[in-house]
Formats: sequence, structure tokens, C-alpha cells
Amino acid sequence: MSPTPQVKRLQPVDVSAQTTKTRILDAAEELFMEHGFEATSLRLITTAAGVNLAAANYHFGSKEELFQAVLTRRLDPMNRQRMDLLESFEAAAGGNTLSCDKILSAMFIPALKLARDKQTGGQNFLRLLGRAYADPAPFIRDFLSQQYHDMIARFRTAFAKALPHLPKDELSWRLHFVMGALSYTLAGTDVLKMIAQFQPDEADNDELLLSRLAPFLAAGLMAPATTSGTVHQMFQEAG
Amino acid sequence: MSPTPQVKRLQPVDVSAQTTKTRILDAAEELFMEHGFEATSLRLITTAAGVNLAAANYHFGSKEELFQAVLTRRLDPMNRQRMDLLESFEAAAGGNTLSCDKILSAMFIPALKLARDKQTGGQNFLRLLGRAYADPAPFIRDFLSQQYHDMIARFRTAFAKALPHLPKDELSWRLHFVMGALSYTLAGTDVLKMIAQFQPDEADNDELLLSRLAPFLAAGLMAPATTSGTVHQMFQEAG
DNA sequence: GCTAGTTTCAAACAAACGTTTGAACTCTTC
DNA sequence: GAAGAGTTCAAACGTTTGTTTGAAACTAGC
Repeated sequence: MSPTPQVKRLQPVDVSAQTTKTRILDAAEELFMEHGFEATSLRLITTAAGVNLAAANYHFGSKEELFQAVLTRRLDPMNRQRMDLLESFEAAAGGNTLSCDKILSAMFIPALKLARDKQTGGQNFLRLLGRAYADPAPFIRDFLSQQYHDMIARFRTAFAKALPHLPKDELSWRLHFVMGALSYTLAGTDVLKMIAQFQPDEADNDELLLSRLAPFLAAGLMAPATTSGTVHQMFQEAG
Repeated sequence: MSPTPQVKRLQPVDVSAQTTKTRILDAAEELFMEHGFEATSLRLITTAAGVNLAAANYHFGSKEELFQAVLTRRLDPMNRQRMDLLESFEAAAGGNTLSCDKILSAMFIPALKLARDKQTGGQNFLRLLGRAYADPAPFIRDFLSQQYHDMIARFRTAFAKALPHLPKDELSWRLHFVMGALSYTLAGTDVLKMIAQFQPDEADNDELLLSRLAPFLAAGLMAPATTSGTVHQMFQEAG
């Protein structure tokens, strides 16, 4: 049924096929980023890629699988880098527990690397990732939560050591806020205008962005635990 | 061209027409929330509302206008409440400057009120709003940034007084982070699972959520200003 | 240079989309 | 109860969607 060409081959993979595949991936990355999953048609993608319409289905099976392929191509290596970096930080620290900032930097630096590497088109990808994180489509949410699962678990235990005073559920919440702020910020289009206002140098947009975001999130993570009923109390006063 | 029935009438508006209109709005609110703008068809909406397909175009003109109508119905009053509340806080404080927490509570409390009011279906709306904030469609982004403009400007000056040490551009960034974290958190579907894990009482989901988020964001806002090159430095170490 | 496997291509598929139409219906107003 | 504005309805409009098809083109291996 599906035209997946899975054949054992001892020779290097056919080159022309690869370029068609990557051309589709590149075009899809940019267009999905710009318009979202639903609003981007395969005709738009294949036309932009300069390939035949049927090539998308031939190489990827379906539109959903193409979208997932676009994500995995960069997300997988990035999350692996994040975990490796965290591990190397822990090794370097010996028995000492890592600071919040250090752990956060292990999350941010691989993203930054991607954003800087113009050759891999990482700028587009980070924004696409932020958008995908907010997309309601179940197949996207399931795919992402599966992709992020190991990394989140790994960082949760690291943060738990750095913030021993914090109840576990409180930490879960704050990690969620961190991921949210990161995703949302990277996804914002308006951010570009905002950046242009202060820093005309486009090259370091994402670096500037993350250098602002990191201290903000670190302070939030290190805040004292929520006293129950804080907001409830405020609500009563002002209701 | 447009079938807008704008006629001066001295009698109370036709009741059956209103119920059709609100039935569409209610169904659209829920379905847009669940599937997003593009993935929700007018046929799905009108079927769920139990009205004829053409009724949507008759009462709202187009799908885009329907979406905007869904948003304005609740967003407009909420943002007005936010500004009124901030003003009353400032009046109560006399000449004294408000604390960060107090200003934040002026942003959160109207959202909380909406979330609690089950009669108006506010739960759905807050999630829809979070989703809309991350939607790439230009007409949605333009509409929202216009809707939020006054409120953001008002709160920016309030925060500027509360945080005099913070450079203006740094404050702009942090306000952006606050709005992002708020939107993203409210939009999350996974949040529901997370909440269910700790707090089975569904009634106060959003209250619990905001009572966790508020201290996190307050701490972030009050963090010392970014020292230039922080992340850059980290990046060099770990690169 | 023939063969077999892989990739490209133009064309067509059925289904779903937002929107429009004109007739039927409901209601108030005189 | 006739008139007329406002609303509902079934049906159809022309597009666009993701996907499939079968033949043509291409690329090795022998």
C-alpha cells in the first residue's frame, strides 16, 4: 500500500533521491513555519521545492509523516545534545550539585547552536518548533511529547537536585512554564519587530533573545514555593 | 454585498435570531479551541450548533469574522476589566507605587474570573485565547495585537514604575515573556493531565494554575537586569 | 546494452472546503 | 390579514485538498 522503498542496499544511497528529499524537507520547514500545518498544502511545498507533487507522498507517505520528518531531522539531535551537555556538566562538577543557571544553559545552548548555524537553516526550525508546540492537532502533540519525554525527565531530576526545597509538583509546573515560555518566545513573529527595534543585527537575534530569557526563567525557577491560597486571597480582595 | 442586517429598531432584538447567533458562537468557541482555526470547518460548527450551514455566513459574514466575533465577545470585557482593576489599585495606593505582584494580579484576576464563571464557558475561552496567540495566521495575529495594544501599554507603564531599575527594552522583553507564559500555559492540553494528577477537583483548575504561575512570573520580572554577554559567555565555555 | 529497481511525472481521483443562491418560512407592524 | 423585513433552509457553486495511478525516465549491475 505505502510506497516505502525499503530495500537492502550495499551501495551508498542514491544521491538524486536525497536531494529531492531534502529539497522537500527544506521547503516544508519554511512553509510550515510560516503558515502552520493545516494551512500549508502539499502543492505549495512541492512547488517551492521545485519537485513534482507526487514526490512528497512517494518519499514520506503522507503529509503528517512529512511534518514529523521535518521535526525529527533537527529535534532529535538537539535533544540528544542537550542531554549530553547536561551529563558533561555534571561530570565536570564532580559530586557538587549544579546551579539552576548551569542546568538551564544545558537546555539553551544546543538551541542556540542550531539558531546560529545558518547552513542548517536552524532559525526557521526553532520558530517552527515553537509553533508546533502550541498546535492543537493530536498527532503533533503526541509526537512532540514522545520526543521530549526523555529529555524532560532527565532535566527534571537535575533541577530537583538544584532546588531541593521545591515540592515535586511545584517543580513540574515550573518546568512546564519554562518550556512554554521558551516555545512561545521562539514562535513569536512579533518578536522580530521587537528585536529590530533594539538590535538591527539580525545574526544574533536568537542569542539576544535567549540571553534575556535565561535570567528571567532562572529567577522564576528559584522563587520560593507557592504559599497556598495566594491568588485566592488576592481574588477575594479584588473580587 | 454583505448581508449585515443593520436596521434601527426600537424593540428588543429578535430573540430567536440571538439564540442562533449565540449557539454558533458557543459551538465555534469550543471547536476552534479543540482543533484550531484551519482544521475547524463551518459544517462542523453549524452541525454542532444545530443550525443550518448558511446561518454562519448570514450572521457573521465569513469564517474569519466569526472567529474574531468569538474572540471579542469575551476578550474585550476581560481586557477592560484588567485596566479598570489596575486603575482602582493605583487609586487605592494613593501616591505609593504598586508592587509587581499587585500589578500582576490585576492581569490575572479578570482571567481567573472568566475561568470560574461556568455559565459563560470561560474555561474553553481561555484555552482558545492561548491557542490563538500562537496561531500563525496573519489576520489572527493582527487582530489580537490590536486588541491587546491598549492593555499592554497601560501595564507597561505600571510595571515601569514598579521596576525603576529595569531598562526599558529589558522590561519590554519580560512583558513579552509574561504574556507568552500565560498564553502558552492556558493553551496547553497536557496541562489537564498534569492537573488531574495532583488536583482531581476540576472546578479550580485554572485557579491552581494561575496561583502557581503568578509567583514564577513575579520572580522573573523582579530579577536583576541582564548583564550583557551572559549567555554568550556560557556558550563559549560549553561550545 | 539489456534488465531490474528506483524515481519522476502529468493526470486524475473522490472528498471537503467556504460561500452563494433563491425559495420557504416566521414574525412584527400597520 | 396583507405587507415586508428578517431569518432559515436545501441545494448547488467553483476551488482546493491529500492521495493514487500507470506510464515514462533514470540509474545502476552484469
